[in-house]
Amino acid sequence: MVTRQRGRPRSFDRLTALEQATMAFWEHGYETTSVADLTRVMGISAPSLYSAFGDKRTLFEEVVETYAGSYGSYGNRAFTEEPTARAAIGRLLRESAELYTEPGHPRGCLMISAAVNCSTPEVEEALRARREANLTSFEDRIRRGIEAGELPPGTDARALARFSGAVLQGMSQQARDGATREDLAAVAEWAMSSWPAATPGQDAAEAPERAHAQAREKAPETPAGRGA
Amino acid sequence: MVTRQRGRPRSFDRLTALEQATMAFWEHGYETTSVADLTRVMGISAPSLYSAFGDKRTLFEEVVETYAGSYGSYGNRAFTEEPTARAAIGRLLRESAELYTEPGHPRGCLMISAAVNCSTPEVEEALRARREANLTSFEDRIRRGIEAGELPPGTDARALARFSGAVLQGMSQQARDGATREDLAAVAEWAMSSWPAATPGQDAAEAPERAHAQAREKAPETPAGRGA
DNA sequence: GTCTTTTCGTAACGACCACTACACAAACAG
DNA sequence: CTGTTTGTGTAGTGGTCGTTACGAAAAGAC
Repeated sequence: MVTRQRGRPRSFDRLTALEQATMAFWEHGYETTSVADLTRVMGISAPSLYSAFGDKRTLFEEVVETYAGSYGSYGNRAFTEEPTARAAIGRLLRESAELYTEPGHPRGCLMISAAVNCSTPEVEEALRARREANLTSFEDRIRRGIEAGELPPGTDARALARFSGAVLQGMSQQARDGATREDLAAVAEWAMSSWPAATPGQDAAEAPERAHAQAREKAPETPAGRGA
Repeated sequence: MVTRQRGRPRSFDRLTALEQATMAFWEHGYETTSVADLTRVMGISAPSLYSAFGDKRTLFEEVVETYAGSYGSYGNRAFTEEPTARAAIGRLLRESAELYTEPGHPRGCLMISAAVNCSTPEVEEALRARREANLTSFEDRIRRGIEAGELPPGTDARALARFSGAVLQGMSQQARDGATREDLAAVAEWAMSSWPAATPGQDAAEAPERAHAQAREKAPETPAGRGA
């Protein structure tokens, strides 16, 4: 049943406009993207923007939410689909190297770079909280890996999670600084090479040897389609 | 011979004001720190600021320059004083963990975080160029280390430099996100643990084993006779 | 058709931005 | 003292910020 609206219909596609706002925020950050910039790239006037999305901050929050569910969803996918902590974080880093340099959208990660310098503390804190949550999920995954015997019992889950998060954030800024996809892939491999050796029998496909020279081909891990 | 100036003497100390401006830019970034913020923390009026430092952008450039020569000088010190590439970058990362969390000034690194979101491309590019130069000096140091036999011949200097730079930048943002000194020290150790094993005879004290659990004490590296 | 509802574009709002004109104050030169 | 030079505080400049009042336009309801 198609229930049409009562008044004048909207002259633009809301999701398309949201995607265009995402690109602008992704490229220039929250503070640096003005409402005038937004109305230009979205192709609509300021009153239309405010009536469809609330104010600038609310629009940004919606952008972050949809970003997390589309561009940022590969992380959760890696965590649910990969059998081990090492495979999950390894895949996350390798796929980040691709996403961060993928043509068709700005470089790096919106949640990492869009509110670094921000005079609205709530916005800065919101992204910080998301990063913190990601770090906690890293740590939980690693801890479960230790309990499952994938990783040595003495492994410091908090430190390894923090290390992985730092590498991820470093990769994002490196991408924005001009690093190539191969550069980032090599960074990911180097980071993974410092993980404790896998317990024999677990995690067999993942490198027991180190890969110091070049970025390897994508490891033949579980077949996982990687979308948007 | 004290040559006094001709006109009315300045009522504030220029270096002190510069340091206060440094703190403001360090904490909030270039764009987010307004001239009104600056005049407030520097304790002077806008015309005094403009007459003493030029415009906001020129002041920021002077801030970055003096920052690089004071807070940022430990990097060059590590590179000139340490005998090996591994020791130099290891010391850089370990000292960064301290500086980034040191009380008395903002967290993280000004050159990494102060112009991430910036609507003045020249400012953003200026810091990017400094980061790029640091990366190049990493790479040169590592390449010389390979030539000197400290590191395996097949080592990818560019990739290892990029990895080190990414970890450094990740540590800076982690510091701003609330990581403790111990957290960052562990990140540094983890990063160093992925370096290729030292060639026997060179760099003997540096971990041939890995240090997965906790941040180690600063390693007592060999004073091996190898001039920087 | 008229009424109601919703969106549209124009054109503004006050607040803040980086920056400066101007007159006064404080030093030295003579 | 007078004249010159330089810094200071007040009070502004034009411009952009995020946001909105307002009336015309476009749809369904009747």
